[in-house]
Amino acid sequence: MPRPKGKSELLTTVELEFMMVLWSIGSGTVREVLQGLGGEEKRAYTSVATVLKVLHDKGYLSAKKVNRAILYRPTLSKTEYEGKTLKSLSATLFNGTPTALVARLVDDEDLSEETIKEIKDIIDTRFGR
Amino acid sequence: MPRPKGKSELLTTVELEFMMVLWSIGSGTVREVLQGLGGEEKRAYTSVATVLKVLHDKGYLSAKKVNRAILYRPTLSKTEYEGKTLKSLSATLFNGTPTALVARLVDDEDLSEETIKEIKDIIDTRFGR
DNA sequence: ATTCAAAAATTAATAAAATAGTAGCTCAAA
DNA sequence: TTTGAGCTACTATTTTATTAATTTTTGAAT
Repeated sequence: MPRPKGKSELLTTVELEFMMVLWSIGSGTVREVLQGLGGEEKRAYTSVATVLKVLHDKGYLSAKKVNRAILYRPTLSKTEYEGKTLKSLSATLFNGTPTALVARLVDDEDLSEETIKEIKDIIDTRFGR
Repeated sequence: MPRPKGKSELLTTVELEFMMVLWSIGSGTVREVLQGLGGEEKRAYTSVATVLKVLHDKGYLSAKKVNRAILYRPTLSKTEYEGKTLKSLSATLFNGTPTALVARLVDDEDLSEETIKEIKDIIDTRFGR
């Protein structure tokens, strides 16, 4: 398929999975990321190496040689990526209006009283009342 | 076109694009959806037919024969899909906590005063104050 | 009944995402 | 200085997504 170039360039499922590990450990080599993936999926070492290389090519990771290995480090924080994702989602599904997104969120999840209060507090704290 | 395997997660980019049309027009045949896509992409008739068939196989569309054509209709409302998407996003990126999602949203988008008020109102309306 | 156009069904081609095998480099230890 | 463990680079394969051509079916008009 023609790759969606010029678009927001979000991560694929597997890329995101790997980035989660790196966001968690700060930086890591292929082996360390492989370790961090938690025995479930049992990928081959080279599979991990390939994806990390792709992420580096895409600019999501910086690469620094440490001894023989390459140490990868995110160039984008998880927080920044979260924002990027939300903006993209807002644009595609919610007509670019965060309001609609919030409305949907509080409707669908069955939120506890605590959660509701937390959300209220966030809004109030950010923008005063 | 390889049919998707059992686990029907979220919609792909193109599938979503097509569903948007159907959510907009309520229901439609292949030709009507093709029309609704707005001259931009200029897909072939059969491309549209294939994707709609896939969406039907995935259960996102019901199909009813009308004259010679098949009339497709969403089995899931856009609203419901929005909720599904948010839940998925919340799970993968925000550790399942809507709070974190809202926090990120109000931080990243630069919201107008109006928008902020709207969001506040939504929270207050839904859960009293 | 025959023809024909419009539609569905089938099949195929192309592309991207995901996984991993193979080759070859490099450095430390024997 | 040879060896081999550990690594990257390169290549290959498989699966999924996207697009579309080809074939078959259908039903209405002639």
